[in-house]
Amino acid sequence: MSDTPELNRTAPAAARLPEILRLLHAEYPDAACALDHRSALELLVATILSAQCTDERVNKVTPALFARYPDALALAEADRTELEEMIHSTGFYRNKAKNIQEACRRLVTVYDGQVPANMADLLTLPGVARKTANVVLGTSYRIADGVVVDTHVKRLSERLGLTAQSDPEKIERDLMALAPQDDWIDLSHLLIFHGRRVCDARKPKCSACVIADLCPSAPRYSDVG
DNA sequence: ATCCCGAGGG
DNA sequence: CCCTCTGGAT
Repeated sequence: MSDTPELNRTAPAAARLPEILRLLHAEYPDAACALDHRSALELLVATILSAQCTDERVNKVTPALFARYPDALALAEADRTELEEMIHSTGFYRNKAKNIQEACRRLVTVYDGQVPANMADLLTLPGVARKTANVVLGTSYRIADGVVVDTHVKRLSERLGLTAQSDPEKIERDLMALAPQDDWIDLSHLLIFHGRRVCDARKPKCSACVIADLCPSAPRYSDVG
């Protein structure tokens, strides 16, 4: 598009972001939450399980989990050991089982068994911080209170020069300042899809990346040869 | 900063 | 073997 790719990749983030989003949206028109769920509660549980674990693996355990424990009360009253066994393969299973159960107990006692649709109340649930709350708010309630900053969004934001921060909450503030609120939910899904398929942690496929020209971390053609 | 934790890829 | 995967609490 431009005659001077160097200018693009060194341009301010605010100037590059709209084009980055446009290109990624064309590349991943169906980018969306990849955690299987049928309700806000199922998404909340799936998101807690997704910590340091692929969504694919979470999707392997949740069908049986949700069949066995169909609502917050069932999870609140579940046998802890049985719950741990059902989610064992997702890792961190003691912490995750405890958080899921304690969160569900609070949902039952304080929120009438419903998942609250606002950030402040979600953050009172054990095991729920801004990342998880943003996933539930954005996907289940269509509320863009912030930007989901997971391991992919963090890595890509750093590589793309969208932030100079390393703390996820500071990265989130930078992204919220860079993108219009209507793009906040989509932004995370696009970066996550791109992070999984192209810009992976180990060996990013820069030669196959549609936004390489806009990325300060991508090798230049003169370097590649 | 450290701990929790399993599974898959390189 | 080492690194990574839609983190959060201490």
